[in-house]
Amino acid sequence: MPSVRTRFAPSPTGFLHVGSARTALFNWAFARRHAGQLVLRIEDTDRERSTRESEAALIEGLEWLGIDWDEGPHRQSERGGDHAEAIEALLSKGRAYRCRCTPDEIEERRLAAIATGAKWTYDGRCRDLDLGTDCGPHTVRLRLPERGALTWNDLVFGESGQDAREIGDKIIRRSDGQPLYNLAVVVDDLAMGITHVIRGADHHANTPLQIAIYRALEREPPQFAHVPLIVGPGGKKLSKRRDPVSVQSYREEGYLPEATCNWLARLGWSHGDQEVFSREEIAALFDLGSVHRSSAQADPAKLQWLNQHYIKALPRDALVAQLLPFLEATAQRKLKPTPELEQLVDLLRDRSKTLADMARLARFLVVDEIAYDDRAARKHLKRQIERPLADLHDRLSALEDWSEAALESAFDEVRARHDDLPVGKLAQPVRVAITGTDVSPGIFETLAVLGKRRTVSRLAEAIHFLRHG
RNA sequence: GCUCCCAUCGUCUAGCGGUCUAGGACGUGGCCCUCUCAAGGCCAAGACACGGGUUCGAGUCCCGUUGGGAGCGCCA
Repeated sequence: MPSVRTRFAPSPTGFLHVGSARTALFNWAFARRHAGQLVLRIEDTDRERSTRESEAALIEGLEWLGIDWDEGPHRQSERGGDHAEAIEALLSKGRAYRCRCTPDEIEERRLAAIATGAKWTYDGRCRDLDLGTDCGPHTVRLRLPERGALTWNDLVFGESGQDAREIGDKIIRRSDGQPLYNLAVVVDDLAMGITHVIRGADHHANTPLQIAIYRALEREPPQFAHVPLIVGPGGKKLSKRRDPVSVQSYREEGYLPEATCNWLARLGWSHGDQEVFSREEIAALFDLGSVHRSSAQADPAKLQWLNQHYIKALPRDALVAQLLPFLEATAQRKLKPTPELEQLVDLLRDRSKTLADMARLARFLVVDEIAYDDRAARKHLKRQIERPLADLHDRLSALEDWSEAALESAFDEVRARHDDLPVGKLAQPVRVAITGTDVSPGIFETLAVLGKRRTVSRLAEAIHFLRHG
């Protein structure tokens, strides 16, 4: 068995959360870095909330990010036998005991304890009753030592731990016979030979109990590394309503997986001053020692910058392929790559933070009818431009050579005939006429891409618009 | 409330007792370029939360305060 086995163990109760995605990325990178393996385990023991749909979404998210795993997906729900066996073993060795206290009784005693100022841990009422299977509805609790440090050396947080007495005897099996999370993870991590548990810092406080379970099972705990949480604006917890929390939402907004990975990797981890990391570099350079201990705020602006960086670097074919779905959505029809589209995409790289941006800017090329943006039309399609525009229309209709250079000289001629009209004064109205907006790549490049037929007809439409509104 | 954790520019971070008049990146502002928008180039503003120690010397070590976070489930 390889010396390193990590695991990613999400619960399938929604989409792939950015925090989970980063945990997955770190597990993946750590495994790859050490020539180890990554195991995928779906923690679906909460039957109420787990669905196959979200399991599929989880997997789709991982695949999109380019995070591959070596084993699984295992499902925790299919491992009930192991869990039950472990609990029986603990019971028979006296490391666990049956407890028939009901939730109501416990709540009552808890409140009473807190009222006197004491702090509450389970009071051990059933601890030494030696209850058998015939004791009626009951849970099973782990018998913790009276005291004793439950410590570990966290690969991110350093020496960590808590005393057993702070925790109290915790339930490891529900009265319906189902094992609890903390028991199940330990049994599964053991069964799967996990050597390094890399997970969100929200589990840091669970770890002492898990250490206690490992000891009760008389097994060595793995190494633990807790990675800080990703938080939203103002350092507040990410909110589903306010913040984009799923990687799917980033995908839908037109972020590239490379950019998303890079962004996630730099949230809580760094490698000197380096900002740009390919997936391969992440896998080659990732180390837990450089993971920060404080939580990180997700900064969308930095993701945008990274995304544009990767858009600029992506080979043309790949970029067109990635763009197509976004373009089809905005054009409302099926599309195929064309030489014109490929040219335009190259012109748009420097102007797009996301694929959605790029689709918006490329729309004029793939739709038959453009609509004028109100503000742009009011500003640039004014009465006094009618004559120069009409002149340009006629000049371009007669143009044989539809090259950027030829277009530029045509513009120059027309401008000269109209009191040396400045380039911008002509370019902006033309831009609105052919794209509907006052934003596009250079005007000659744009016209060259659009082609003669459509340029001429859109100019005619603009002139009509100027004359008749 | 209790337990635990964290704390460098607005944000992500470098820093692992002297090399720090604290470095980089994003973002922001200005200038250049310019037919629009970008991209690009140049420049700038911007941080060691606070208070005590330890030390010849502290962003770096210790303690407290403040501020944030996590956990305290028959959820995962």
